[in-house]
Amino acid sequence: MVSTLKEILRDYRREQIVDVARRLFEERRSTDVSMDEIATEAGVARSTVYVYFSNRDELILACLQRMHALLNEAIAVAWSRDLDPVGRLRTFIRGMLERIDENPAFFRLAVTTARAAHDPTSAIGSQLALIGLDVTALLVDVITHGMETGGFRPMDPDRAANFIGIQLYGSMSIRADDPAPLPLDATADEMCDFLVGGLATR
Amino acid sequence: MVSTLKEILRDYRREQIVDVARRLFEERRSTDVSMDEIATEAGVARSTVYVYFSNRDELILACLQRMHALLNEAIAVAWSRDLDPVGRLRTFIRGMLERIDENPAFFRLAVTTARAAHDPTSAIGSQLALIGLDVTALLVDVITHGMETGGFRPMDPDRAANFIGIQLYGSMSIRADDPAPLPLDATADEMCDFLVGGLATR
DNA sequence: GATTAATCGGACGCAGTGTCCGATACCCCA
DNA sequence: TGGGGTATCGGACACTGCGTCCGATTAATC
Repeated sequence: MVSTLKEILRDYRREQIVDVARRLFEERRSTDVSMDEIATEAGVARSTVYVYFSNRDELILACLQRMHALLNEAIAVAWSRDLDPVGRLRTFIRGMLERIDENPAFFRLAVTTARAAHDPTSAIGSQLALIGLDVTALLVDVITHGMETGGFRPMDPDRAANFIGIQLYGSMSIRADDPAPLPLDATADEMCDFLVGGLATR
Repeated sequence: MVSTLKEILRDYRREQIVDVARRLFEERRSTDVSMDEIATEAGVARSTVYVYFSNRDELILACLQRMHALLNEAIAVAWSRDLDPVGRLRTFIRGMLERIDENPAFFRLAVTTARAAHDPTSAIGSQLALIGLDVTALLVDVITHGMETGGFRPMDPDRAANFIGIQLYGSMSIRADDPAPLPLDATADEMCDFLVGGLATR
């Protein structure tokens, strides 16, 4: 299986470059990490990078896919331990925020790139849409569960998930740009509080 | 007052270019509107643009300031006609979304640029912060009023305003990228509903 | 030791930004 | 009517980054 061995080698190389790229994106506050720098930092020639990634977008896509995998992992770990719907929601929110705190600059890059290359045929756009779908699906699960157990009022779970997803998106966008964000737990608690309790007198 | 006349002329020219830039940013889905294009479309030489704006960021800043003015205007018009706190909140949210619908591409540009030039000394960052402050101040007013009249439960108005601001930010970001957004009123109603009512059983 | 594949490194074209400067057209005033 | 000041033009320039290409070099394999 020569071809398989070659593929493994190829994947390994790709991973190597993606790791460096992720690190650089993390260190640097702005998107101006050039392909030159990534190559140099990875210890390869710039032209070699283009052997493994046809262009900058594809490299960013690979970084995104890696983040997606890590995100799923992190959330799966903390999933369904707490059976209280509000607790589940809080755990979920906290998990998302935590991931941002781990690598805010990369998240900024993802959002920026997504915005720049919004083309629906763009692979980056699709990848981000996939992540969004994952998040929404999990939220729908939490909400449906909450409605069944009576903690949440009757509503369209999809719309509610959309609403929460937007709050998460906004919060993450802002947090990723915040040099000194509020503590993780306090933020998650507060958000959960407002989401569940609403503004109105109870 | 020769100098004043000169300044008026200068302002007029600047406005002329800003108008063209705003229009181009509106028409084009991505940020790739070059200084060349803006100049050509405005019927001036590229070098002339640089007479009135020292660089691209300053031009974008001028566009932002114009948007800020329009935003204030639009919101002031619809302000305090409706005395019901929930109605005020809804009016406010609707006003913000409406402005996005009028010029989604420009909002995308603003966010993208803000992200790229996040430098705190950056004039663009400061301008966006100013807009954010305006929004927050108005929200604090709505919330405080709601708490006084008993419609809203007791809470920290600043934190609540922050929460709503994040929801708005997320919603506007996504809406600005959405080629076929949901109707304005339905979106505003739904957001208001979730914000006020919360998820929990009442 | 020869073949093959991966890598290097540098040159190239392209596009965009921002700078600079000489040429030109225009307006106002003498 | 002519001259001086000013705005504008337009194009050349340097610089940066992306993506392509290709010959040279290294290294692994048979």
